[in-house]
Amino acid sequence: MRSVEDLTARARIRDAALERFGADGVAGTSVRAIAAAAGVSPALVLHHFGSKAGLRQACDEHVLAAIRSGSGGDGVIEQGALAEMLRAATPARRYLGRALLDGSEAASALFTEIVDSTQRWLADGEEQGWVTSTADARARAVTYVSWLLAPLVLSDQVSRLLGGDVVETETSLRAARAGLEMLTGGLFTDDRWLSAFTTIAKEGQTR
Amino acid sequence: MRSVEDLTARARIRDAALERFGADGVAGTSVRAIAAAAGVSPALVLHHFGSKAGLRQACDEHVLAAIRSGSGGDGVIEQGALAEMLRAATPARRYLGRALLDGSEAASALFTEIVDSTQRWLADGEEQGWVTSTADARARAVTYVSWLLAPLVLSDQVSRLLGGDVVETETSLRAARAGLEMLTGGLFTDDRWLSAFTTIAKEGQTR
DNA sequence: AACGCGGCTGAACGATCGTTTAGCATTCTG
DNA sequence: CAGAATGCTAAACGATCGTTCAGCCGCGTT
Repeated sequence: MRSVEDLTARARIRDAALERFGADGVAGTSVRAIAAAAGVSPALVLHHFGSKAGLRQACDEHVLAAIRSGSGGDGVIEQGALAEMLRAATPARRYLGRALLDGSEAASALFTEIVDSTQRWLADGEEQGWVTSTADARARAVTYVSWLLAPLVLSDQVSRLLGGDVVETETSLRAARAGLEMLTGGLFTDDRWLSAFTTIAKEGQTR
Repeated sequence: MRSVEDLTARARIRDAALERFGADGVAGTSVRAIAAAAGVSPALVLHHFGSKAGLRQACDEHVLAAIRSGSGGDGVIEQGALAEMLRAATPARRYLGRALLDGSEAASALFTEIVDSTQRWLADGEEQGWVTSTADARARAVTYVSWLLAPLVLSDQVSRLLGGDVVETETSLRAARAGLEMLTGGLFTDDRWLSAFTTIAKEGQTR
């Protein structure tokens, strides 16, 4: 009785909220604007979700469920998530980006989940030899996930410089390919920057 | 008469606005809250900056000027910007992240500027042999800058998983080092993911 | 001493915010 | 067919928003 009729006004309100929240932020979006976008009265929004915070929470859970459904149940969210996120609807992208920046509870849980899954995935690769070794596996996993999510959070900037008007998958594919190239072959041919960084870091440590 | 006395109430208001805007977003921050944080009356805020939008613009210009001053005038903002941003004050980080996500005019100009500078920098490296070659230089520059900015925008999430409570430079250094390792030696030892991606991209093209 | 002027404030304006309440239709239940 | 329940709305509530306005205070000038 709940998931079957998902084309109702309640779902329309949620979708409209997702788009408006993503575009203008939660604080910058009024309940009246969401109601107008969904074609209902402002009172109905509160009737279905209790409050604006309740609506926001419903959006969180909806986006998370959509992303999690991309992975096969328990384990590797990684590979499926990559493709799923790149393919995800634009409103959900911006909403997710804003949620990650705001540090909402649900978004933080998702971030942790992705990092943990990625760290296991990289550890497996390290054992099997198709991933280089590192001294700080946690930092690598966190940084890798940050990089994975970066074009998603900064999608407006990326698509503006890369695709012109199009916010379509083709632009995302260009960025993803460029990223994979850097991860596969490396970007720098020698360790001049890495050693330079090590020097700077040591200086900062003594200071 | 303007830059000398930069410890005045006007500067305090701007700094308070930077912090509040970064923490709660522009729409989520009231002029009264900024005034209270700066220890002045709400009317003074409008007296100095004309309107809330004027205050926001002043924050944009201030952050941009602070970042641009990190580079040596014209050319390579890149190398200086990396160190400068990692060392930048936390309030400015979050403000910049939000501005990039909101796609504000000033932040978009900065992003373009960094990408252009980075692309030239990578092209030089490619000529001199310390950067690998690529078929899509623009996409690589955009992706590289996105990666550079990612821990900055997602600093809350990164520091939460990496440093615990500390949002200090040490955490940023761990992430930066992990990133440099991946860029120097590569992450994957073979091209299994790159070739897999190429296959997927072709499938998507025909579909 | 009188004056002008910029930094600054308290009080108030209209608008808009999230939320509540009362009530209208429609449908299901007995 | 009476009646409870559901989906939904119009109208209004108090609070808070950005902004305006009249005027106070301190200081340099004439």
